[in-house]
Amino acid sequence: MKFPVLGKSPLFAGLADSEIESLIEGINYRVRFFYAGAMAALSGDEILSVMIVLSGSMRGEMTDLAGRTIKIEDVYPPHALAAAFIYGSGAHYPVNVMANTDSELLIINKDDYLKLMNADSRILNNYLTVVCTKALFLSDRLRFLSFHTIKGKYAHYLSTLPGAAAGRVLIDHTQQELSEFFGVTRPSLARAISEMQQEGLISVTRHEVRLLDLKGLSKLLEV
Amino acid sequence: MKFPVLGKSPLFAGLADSEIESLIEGINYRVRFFYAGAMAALSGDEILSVMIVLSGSMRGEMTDLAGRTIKIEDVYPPHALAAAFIYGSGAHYPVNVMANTDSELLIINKDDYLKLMNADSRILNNYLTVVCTKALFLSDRLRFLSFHTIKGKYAHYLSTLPGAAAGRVLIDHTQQELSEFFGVTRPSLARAISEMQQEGLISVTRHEVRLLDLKGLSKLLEV
DNA sequence: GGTGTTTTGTACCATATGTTACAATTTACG
DNA sequence: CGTAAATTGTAACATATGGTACAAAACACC
Repeated sequence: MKFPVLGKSPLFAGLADSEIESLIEGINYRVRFFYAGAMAALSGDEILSVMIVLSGSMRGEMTDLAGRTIKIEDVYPPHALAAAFIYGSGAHYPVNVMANTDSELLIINKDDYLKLMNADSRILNNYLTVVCTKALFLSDRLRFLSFHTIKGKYAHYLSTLPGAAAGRVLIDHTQQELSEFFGVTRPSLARAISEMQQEGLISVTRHEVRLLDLKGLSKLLEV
Repeated sequence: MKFPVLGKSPLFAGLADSEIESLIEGINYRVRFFYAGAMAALSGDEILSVMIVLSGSMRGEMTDLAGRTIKIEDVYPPHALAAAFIYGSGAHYPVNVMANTDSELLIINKDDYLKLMNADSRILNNYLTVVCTKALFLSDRLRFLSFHTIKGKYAHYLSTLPGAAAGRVLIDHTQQELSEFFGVTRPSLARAISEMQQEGLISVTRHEVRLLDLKGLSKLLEV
């Protein structure tokens, strides 16, 4: 097996190493090496290929108006860069892609990857799963941020947990983790929770939250 | 042609009506009629099929803790319901789906739609385009909302317009439209713009904004 | 059980934004 | 040009959240 890491890639899930190898060998591909700091793609470049990180790690970063860079995310093996965007209409890289450390990328032309999907329905299924799951994740996150207030976010969060309908949910995250997930500061979240208790909406014990006033909680979800 | 509206669907772009018809006739499908107010799917239901709105219109709505409903979006012909989520891992409807008016849905089983994609690469391409474009849109929106301050959002918005690098961009949206896009109130946006002028960051004329201090603007994009 | 560490509660003040209202300006259209 | 409508600028105040700091409580580990 030339690229053992691919066996763990969600894009090749369910395929034996030998199958992956023969599929890959049937199409055009190339492996490129990037020294730490080298750019693999520039923001705005057209996306022409699937790029899978084989070793090292890549970083997506934006350049702002003054030319400074802001890191967006890291991509580690065996994941692909911008996988969910590749076939978008006029797909362009939304960020600069740069090697964190010395890294290798497996590069497959978009059209060749399409051939792979046509050749093996598992590859097609895998890719569809990856991109749809990403869309679901983004959509969830977006709906979440659409609640303006911390109380609204917390109420919505509680409502997504199992047991919410029964009025009793278990939380196994710290306030610190939740506040980061909500994009707010930890003391502000603590204050919001505290006020919601005083208002009789919930009662919080160690790891359990009881939803006392479902009607009142649902008011927080408006707008 | 049994379903003329499909010719306009992004899922069948590039195919002649006759081709669409013969493809559809080659698989299992059904058309279901929904009276106004009827539910086509419940939030949490597993997504088993592609559902394309042929006539009428459907509404996605959430149910909150107190059982009240919040409208999320409308879907009109010839668009599909939750198209970008269908093949997600453990895909479930994120919302209740209900008919606004008397409506017809073309329902194609997920697996049959997969067969279509395998049978015709244009169908595959179309679907990939739809779902990737959706992911791109969601990702953009999310990045946008990640700027906490109005000034940050406005600076980022300006930076995405053509001409930003040259320091001069044209705006053809009203403050009202922008404020809705940003998720803030109109007076707050006006105040932010006004302050940014006083701070010497930008100068605004009728439809033109000049970026005077790129370094200062980029500071607003931090965090 | 004791002790150091993590987590949570709370307070104070600064700041950003919302809310409401109205005036000023620009645009659309007769 | 003139008038109504739309858009923008601005103000005063209320509120939500951030930032910082520290104490109380819970937890982990010996």
